[in-house]
Amino acid sequence: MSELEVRQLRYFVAVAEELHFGRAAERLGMAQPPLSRAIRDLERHLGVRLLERTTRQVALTPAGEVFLHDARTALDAVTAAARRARHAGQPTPSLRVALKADFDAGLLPRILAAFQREDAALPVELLLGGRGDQVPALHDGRADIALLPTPFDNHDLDVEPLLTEPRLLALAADDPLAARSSLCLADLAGRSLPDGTPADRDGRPPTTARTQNGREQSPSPPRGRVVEAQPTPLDLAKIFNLIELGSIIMFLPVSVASRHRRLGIAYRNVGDLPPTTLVLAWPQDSRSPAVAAFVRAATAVAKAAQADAQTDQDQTDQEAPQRAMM
Amino acid sequence: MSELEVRQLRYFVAVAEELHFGRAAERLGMAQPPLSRAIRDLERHLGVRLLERTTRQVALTPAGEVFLHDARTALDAVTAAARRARHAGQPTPSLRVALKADFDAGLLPRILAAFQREDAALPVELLLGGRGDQVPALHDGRADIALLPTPFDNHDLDVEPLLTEPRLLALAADDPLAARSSLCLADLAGRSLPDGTPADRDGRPPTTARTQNGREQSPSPPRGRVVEAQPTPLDLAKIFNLIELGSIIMFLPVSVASRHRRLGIAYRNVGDLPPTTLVLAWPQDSRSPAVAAFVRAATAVAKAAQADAQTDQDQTDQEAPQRAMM
DNA sequence: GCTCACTCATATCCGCACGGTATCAATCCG
DNA sequence: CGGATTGATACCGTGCGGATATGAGTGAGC
Repeated sequence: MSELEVRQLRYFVAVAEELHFGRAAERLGMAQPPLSRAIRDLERHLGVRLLERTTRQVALTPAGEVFLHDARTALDAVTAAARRARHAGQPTPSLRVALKADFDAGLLPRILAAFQREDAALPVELLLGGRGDQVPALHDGRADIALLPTPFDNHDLDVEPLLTEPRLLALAADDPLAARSSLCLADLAGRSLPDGTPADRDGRPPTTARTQNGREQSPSPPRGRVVEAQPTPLDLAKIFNLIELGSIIMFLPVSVASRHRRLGIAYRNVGDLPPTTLVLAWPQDSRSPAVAAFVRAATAVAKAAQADAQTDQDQTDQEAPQRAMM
Repeated sequence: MSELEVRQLRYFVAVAEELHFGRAAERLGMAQPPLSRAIRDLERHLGVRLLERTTRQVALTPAGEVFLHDARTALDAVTAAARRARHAGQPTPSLRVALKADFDAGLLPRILAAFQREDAALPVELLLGGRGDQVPALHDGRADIALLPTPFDNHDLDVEPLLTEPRLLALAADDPLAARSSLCLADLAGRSLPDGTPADRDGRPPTTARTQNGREQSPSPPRGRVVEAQPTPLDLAKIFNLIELGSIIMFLPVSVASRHRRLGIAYRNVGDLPPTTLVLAWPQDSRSPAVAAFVRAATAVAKAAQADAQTDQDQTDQEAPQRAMM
């Protein structure tokens, strides 16, 4: 029983995703026959049939399904090993923080400042990726820690909640729904969110094949060196354009909404829309003191911010107890 | 940037563990020169120095340390993928449950029975491994779910507590400590546990290189097909012999202790010894309905058992409120 | 129903990368 | 200073991965 090789995993994943030997071979930059042979050898090696194939159709067997899943995580693990080693070998290692621009509840500057006061502080590198890219970035070693809102797929991650805040519905000001006095999720059936999921099914998008898109610029960085990660296919500016046009709607944490007030867009309360929690997430096996220091700094800042918000809220309540939301 | 290969990871891990190219090459079943070259190529590929070597000494760089860790988990991930695929391809797949013999708080028969009544039930295969082998078995795909007592290293695992029970100190009946009216952890300084750790530092043993020992038989299986996993270097029988001889002491959950009352061994309460919790653990990314069914069955059984124990305890308290422990 | 197009499998060849042997170079020890 | 130990270098052969050419089975169209 020699040993499985990474190349075989890559080949299998390609075929399993394409369900077509020719296209998979093309994607892998090789010819089709050696790919067929490689898959055959892999199956022989495992003693298990992974793909059911006729000359016209390729399908995954049950064993193939589980192997696809495990092969993906194994591939992630080896690329993560490579990336983290490369990063750790840098003369001045940095802490790479993945987040989606603006989705920091305004805490980021304070967190970064508090972190820099920690003993284990390092230069911070911000990876501004699209929503849903933070978790893969942690898994494949591009990032050391991530700041992101629930819900998300937290497999294999340690998590520390920072603060919970309600979300608002962002929609075109002239949308009929904007005139309603109260809304609930059921009213949004048929509307679509920026990622294409229907609005009445608020969760993470189905995990399809990971796409890799082109480059794109991103709004102003709060601080630190900024690197474009897997760039957002739709950045917030474009999303707001689409919202204004009425073609999509979106749920936004109040902290994000309050930064993007503009004509043509209305924010509305949705009764049964669950709140979101901004959390820190990092690989469970992280032994990095810098990550620990960042978590310490961030939780301290969040705690303070939450206390401030509470007193603010109290004051607001006193001044205008029943003021309607926007 | 071609791609890291499993072979390179195996090589590096061997060298990093041996800190000696010759021995590592021997362990890998190859000559030393190609190993040296492979490591050099790996470092060149990563652009990072992993090992600091003179002609007389080999040491890990900081980057090497992190890469060693990640390489191990990556290797685990690929062997897990292979094993799980092989297992999923079996004509009659089974649910492989890892546990240490006797450390089931007596729940196992009932859990297995309840599980068999579940819709998603499968034949159960018990892997009776040594303490500390359950977690690796989950990670490398030998087991689908594990039953084990806290504390343990729960990296990358989902966990469901079943029941918490106090632990007793097992020691030789003629041990001076056995005559003491009360004990605390500090009294045990200098004593050693079966795994070699000092008794006053109750945690998991340091993760050294994984050893693979010889075969060995194991006590009567409760049910289902039984397979010897990584066999216990010291099974409970031998451990009790050593305890009787006074050379070691051990902490045992009351459920285990009550099954192994024998002359020559005394059980004593230790005031500040934290209790242990029997938990189920399984890979976080498991999508197996059988695992879910097992968790359901086990939690139900544990809940019932805890309720029973509570009423028993109440009765016992009524009958003999101040009865001394053993 | 025959044919064509499509797609996966087989056959054969080739180049290279991995591993082996021989040897060198550097460091530690007596 | 010499022998022993240990990692690095040089060189060579072979096995494996990849390419090209071709076969075979299947669904679609006329």
